[in-house]
Amino acid sequence: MLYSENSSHETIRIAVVEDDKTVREGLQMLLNGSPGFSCVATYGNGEDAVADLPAVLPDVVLMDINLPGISGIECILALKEQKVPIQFIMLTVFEDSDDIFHSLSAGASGYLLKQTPPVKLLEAIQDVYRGGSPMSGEIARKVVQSFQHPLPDYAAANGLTKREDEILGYLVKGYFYKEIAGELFISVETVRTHIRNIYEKLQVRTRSEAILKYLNSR
Amino acid sequence: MLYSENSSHETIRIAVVEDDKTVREGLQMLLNGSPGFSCVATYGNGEDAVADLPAVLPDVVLMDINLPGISGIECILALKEQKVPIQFIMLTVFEDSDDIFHSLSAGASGYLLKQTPPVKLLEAIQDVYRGGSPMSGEIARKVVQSFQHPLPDYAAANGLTKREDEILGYLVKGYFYKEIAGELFISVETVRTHIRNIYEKLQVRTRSEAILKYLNSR
DNA sequence: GAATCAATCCCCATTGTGTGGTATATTCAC
DNA sequence: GTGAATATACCACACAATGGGGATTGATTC
Repeated sequence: MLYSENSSHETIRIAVVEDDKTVREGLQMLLNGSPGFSCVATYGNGEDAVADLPAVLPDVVLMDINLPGISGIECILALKEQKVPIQFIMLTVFEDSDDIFHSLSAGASGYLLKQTPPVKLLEAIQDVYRGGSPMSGEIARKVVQSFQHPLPDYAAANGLTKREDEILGYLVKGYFYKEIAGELFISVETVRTHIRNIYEKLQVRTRSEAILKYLNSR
Repeated sequence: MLYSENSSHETIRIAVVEDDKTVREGLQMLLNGSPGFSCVATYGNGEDAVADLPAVLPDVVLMDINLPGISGIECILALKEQKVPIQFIMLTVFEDSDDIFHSLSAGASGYLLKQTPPVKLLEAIQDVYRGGSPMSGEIARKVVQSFQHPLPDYAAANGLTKREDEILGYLVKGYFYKEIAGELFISVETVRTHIRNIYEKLQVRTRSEAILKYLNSR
């Protein structure tokens, strides 16, 4: 992994999609003024970008999320749909969780706040160009946290007792009543009673619903 | 967001868990030789770390994954279990996808390769200390890609026909055979036949197994 | 000590599910 | 056109799952 060297051999071709004229032109100047970077196109809205980018085919696109008309996210979806081989870095003022995850799901490779210093921005572009995924620190933490199941204590949240929670575990794994009874050394009847109470508390009527409800909560 | 300034006011207390003595002592020297950083403990295995860290309570732990005895990941799980307020940065030679996701799920905040240059390592520690989540470029990309549902075409992957895939959809949502039949304007018997074939192809014997298999594949 | 709750067990009845076998019409490929 | 795959449909059996009722024990709370 190499840092801070792009220098001579290759110039990264970049396009900017940003509705604020000042910001857009500021980025353009920054890029064209930095060796190894070239701003090959700028767009003030998503529609123009979607129409034009497949022909321009830059290496990296700096994409604002909040655009008049279609959003930056929809913009990416439209271009990915056409399998245009472009990398996207989202540039936005807010670190809204939904925006972050929607952007990444849509296919963005990086996610930075607009307040990112110019040097870091250039580094990020190189990073993406080389196959990385630059993110502001807080953004990265949100992304990482999405892997850390908060484990909201499903049992407590639904008023399940320990035994019920235990049985729910087996239920979700697909065990037959018989098998659960065998595992816990209790009668099938007892298992049935517990499950009845579980369903009552979870407001479901079948095992399938219970499984879905359980899995969707984590 | 601030960069490259930790200087005087606060010293970050760090512990190192690493079985290779050379690497361990190298890190210790690096940390103690850098202003703003202090290596308060080192461990050659996970067991010692788990036993001792709750008392030492460093701000950040640099954790190797491959340790003799319990792994670095299990180590984190054990400490998180006790709700010890420590941030973890994984340090490893391999960028194995499973390791990455298991580490992050376990509660690691950062993930770096051992080949990361010292300066970047120190930056990463500061980043974690401030609430960020530093990752090597390739690692970040893997994490980001995990949001980009490849949608491996479940039907094709298992040799399901269009109709079977359609029915599997309802099955997984918890619809009764009756309801599926109603939705598709076919008889319940036909639904049953399809489901029999689906189970055969998916190598499952119950609806629960089918749901789990289906959900786990995306 | 009465009330409450968790955990245990039982009966009855109905519906849902899984598996066995079989069959027909259509379509698509060779 | 023969054969394979697909979608459709039926019968029958056995077991699993769900819903209604009720009951006992032990621990905890008030």
